[in-house]
Formats: sequence, C-alpha cells, structure tokens
Amino acid sequence: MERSPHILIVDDDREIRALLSQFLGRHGCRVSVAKDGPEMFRTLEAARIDLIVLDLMLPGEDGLSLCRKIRADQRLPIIMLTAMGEETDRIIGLEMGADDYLAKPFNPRELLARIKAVLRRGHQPAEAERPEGARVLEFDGWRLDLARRSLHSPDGVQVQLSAGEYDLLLAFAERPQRVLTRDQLLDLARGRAATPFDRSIDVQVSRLRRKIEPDPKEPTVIKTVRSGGYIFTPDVARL
Amino acid sequence: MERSPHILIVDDDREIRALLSQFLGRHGCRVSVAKDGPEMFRTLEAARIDLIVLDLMLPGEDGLSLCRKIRADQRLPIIMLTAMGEETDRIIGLEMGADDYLAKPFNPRELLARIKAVLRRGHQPAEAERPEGARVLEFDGWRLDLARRSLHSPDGVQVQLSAGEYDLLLAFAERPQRVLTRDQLLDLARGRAATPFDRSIDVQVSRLRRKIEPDPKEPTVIKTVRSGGYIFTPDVARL
DNA sequence: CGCGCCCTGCAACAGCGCGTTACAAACCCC
DNA sequence: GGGGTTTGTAACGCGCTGTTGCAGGGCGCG
Repeated sequence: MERSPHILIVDDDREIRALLSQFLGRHGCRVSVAKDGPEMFRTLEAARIDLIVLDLMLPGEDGLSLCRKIRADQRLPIIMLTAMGEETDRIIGLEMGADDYLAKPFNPRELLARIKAVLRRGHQPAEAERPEGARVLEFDGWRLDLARRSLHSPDGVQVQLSAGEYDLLLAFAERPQRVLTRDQLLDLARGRAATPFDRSIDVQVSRLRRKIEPDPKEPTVIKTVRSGGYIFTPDVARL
Repeated sequence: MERSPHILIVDDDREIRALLSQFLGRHGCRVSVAKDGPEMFRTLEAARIDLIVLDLMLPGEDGLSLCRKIRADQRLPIIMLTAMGEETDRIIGLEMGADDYLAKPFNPRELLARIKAVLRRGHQPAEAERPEGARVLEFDGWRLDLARRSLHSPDGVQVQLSAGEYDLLLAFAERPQRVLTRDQLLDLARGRAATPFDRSIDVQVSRLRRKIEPDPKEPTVIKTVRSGGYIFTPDVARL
C-alpha cells in the first residue's frame, strides 16, 4: 500500500472520533471525521475517501440507512461499528452491505487490522469504476456492447433487448460457468431482494432465451440447474 | 431444497469442537470437525465443505500454514480463530489469506454471524482462481464438461442428464476408485444429510446407470459395494 | 443345501420446481 | 395523460426427484 489510505470516521461521540483519529493517524492513515450523515456526505464530496468507519447509532439518519445510500452510487469499503448485543448477528445476517463490522467496545488495534484487511481485499471493480475494463463481451459469436448496451448476433444483426433483459444477460456474461442462484441474479440484475414466491427471474430468463438460444426448447447457453439456479455456459472473451 | 452449508471446524480443543458443533448444528449448519491438519485434509477429501473455521494454534502444523496450503489448490472460505493478544493485528496485517478472523474468547453468535456474512459474500472468484481446475473430465471415452454441465458419450453424442444426475456423476468422477457411502454422496451431490430411511441415492444411481452403463443389468462403471456404498471404477483424466 | 434376513434394484407414484403463457401493473416517451 | 412497451404475478402442465413397496439376490447360519 503505497498511498496512505484516507479513512473517514463517522460517529457522534466526539471522544471516539478523537481517539480513533489519533490512533489511525499514528499508524499511517489519513483521517477525516464526521459526526452525522450530512457532514459525512459533505466530506465524501470533497475528498477521495478510501474507507468509511460508520457508527450504527447516529442522530438523525442511522448508519444502516447511510450505508445503503453510499452503496447506491458508489462502491466504497465500509466498516460498521455496532453496539454489542443480541441483535448483532441479526443485523449482519440481514442486509447491511458493509464489508465488515466491529462490536463496541473494541480495541483500536483490531479496527486497524480490519481496515487493512478490507483494503487488502480490495475494491472488487464494481461496475461503475472500470475505466478500461472490457467494453465488449463476446460469447458464441454474440457481442454484447457495454457502452451501447446493445447485443449483436453472430451474423451481425442487432437484437433488441429490453433494459431488464440486458441487465440480466450482463449479469450472466460477467460470471460465466458459475451457477447463479435466483437471489444472486435478482441482486445483480435488479438490485433487489427476492419476495416470498418470486418467479420474476424465471420469466425473464425465459424471455431472454427466446432471443439468444438456438433452440429455446433445449437451452444450451443459459442452462437450468434444478433447485440451484441458472448457469451461463459459453466462454466469454473480454474485448 | 435449500442447501444447508457444511462447516468444518478445526480445533485441537475437544470442548470447543463440541460446543461449536452443537451450536452451529442447531442453527441450520451441517458440521464436521477435525482436531489437526491431517484430519482436516481427510475430511476435505471426503465431503463437500463450504467453509472452514480454523484455529490458529494447533499441534503440529499451525493454522496459518494450513490456511496457505488450502488456498494453494482451492478457493474455500476460511475463518481463523486467534488467541486475543497484541499480535492479532500483526498476524492479520501480515498475510493470512483468511476471509475473516475472530479473537478468542468469542460469542458463538458472532461466529455464526461472520459465517453467514462470508458465505453471503460468496466465492467472489478471487482473481487467480479461474484459470486452474479441470474443465473436462474424461473416463472410458466419456467426456464430462464442467463448464457446460454436459456429458458426451464415447461416440460424441450428447447425453441429456438431469441436474441431479449430473451432480451425482460429478461427485463420482471427482473421486474415482474410492468407495463412497450414501451419506458422502448425499453430501457431495445434494449438500444435505440423510433422512432415516433414505434411498434416494440408490434410485438416482439406478437412473444414472441406465444412461451410462453399457449394460445396466451388469454395472461396470458404477459398481455397488454391498453394505458400503458405490464405487466409480474408471480412470479419470482431467483435461 | 436350504432358510431367512438384509441389502439393493427398480417400477410406480406423488410432490414440487420450472417453463411458458396470459394478463395486469408499472413505466416511459412524447 | 395516453399509447405502447416492459416487467411482475398468477396459473397450468410437464418432467425431475424423493418415497414407498416389492422382488430378487447375496450371505450367514444352521
């Protein structure tokens, strides 16, 4: 890690802010602090933050809500601070999209360790930031143009895809040869969780097959894995 | 059918093994235990483990070393248990490639929470993982294509396998010339434990034989081992 | 060698996961 | 706000899969 990481501490307790700021500063981090959501967003605007340490309990909007808001428009590592208690695991198990969490009271050294671990784990290039990743994905002669969100068949004609079909196909093509559950697909392509008897992915897969399978009755590109999900079988070249 | 995660606990303290095994079992996990490295590797061979909880301090080879060995040939989520101490962060900061760690003593609920979090995070194919690993298994002229989940007979025609038949055949082909119990097969192919009078493997073997045995009346590929299980006899080449 | 127990193979059946279609709700672009 | 398009939901039918029961056969034991 050459450039020293810039950490943003979000906590309403002035003492904690001071303590962590000092401790992390002494260990090679640049540190900013914020006492609530608005202040946090102002800092995010102004600085290039590498990681946020976010308290769960905050005046006004709570940490969980802020966490989702941040994630909505950028992929930024977040470590949550939670009050120790019975609900800890429930919170985690639920949905907080944080990269890690830590129960108070904690040892600052442990926080530092987790910060390093999360940073080392590294930004999985999350969609938006991929200035020169693949612009086109090719499979079985098909070409999926990420810039234009368009699809061309092996013989060169453009196939019209709806927004949802494109998103779903992209989710598949970026993860070829892996079984993807309906939950994962729903998350990847729609950004939402499943409702109790959610069949929307099934239907959307069916519609997509109609457009890209040689024989939709006998799918070879997107195969069904019973009680598992679906798998995108072709090799994908990133151009 | 929701596939329940299979957790392997590696710790030399019998009491911890018992405690965790019981606790995780009560919370919807299937659990295996091992007291040291050799035992761990034996279990990894025999079962389809989803996540390892690995103690740092072990007799013989220590956890860190084991962790690296595991990572050398497969991507498998690992949570390390460390003795609380000043070195915690140093260890983390250093190189242990674990997905998470937990300092002893800890609350089992927290371990469960972290297990769920790591599993949910899902094997994000950690960069280096993809290229390796066999793409095709060949035996007796048959070809099992792992990417496409398809099977081709010696004369080249594709044989339709149901999802369950494929999973079962894969479990066999990855462990040729070893007697596999019904319990093991159920774990490997279905990710579940046996019910009291479970005969589903027998039936599925029968269905599979119908498709791949030259003479299903006289099986040569998948042989029955009376009161033992089944054994997959051909040599398997990994291409 | 014959009897009986237990293990296994397999047909028949039932439950349910999934593909598909039809339709309604939501969205979108003037 | 209205037409067309897209997306989610409900419903139906098919085929996969676990269960059950029975028949056949191995193996121990007398």
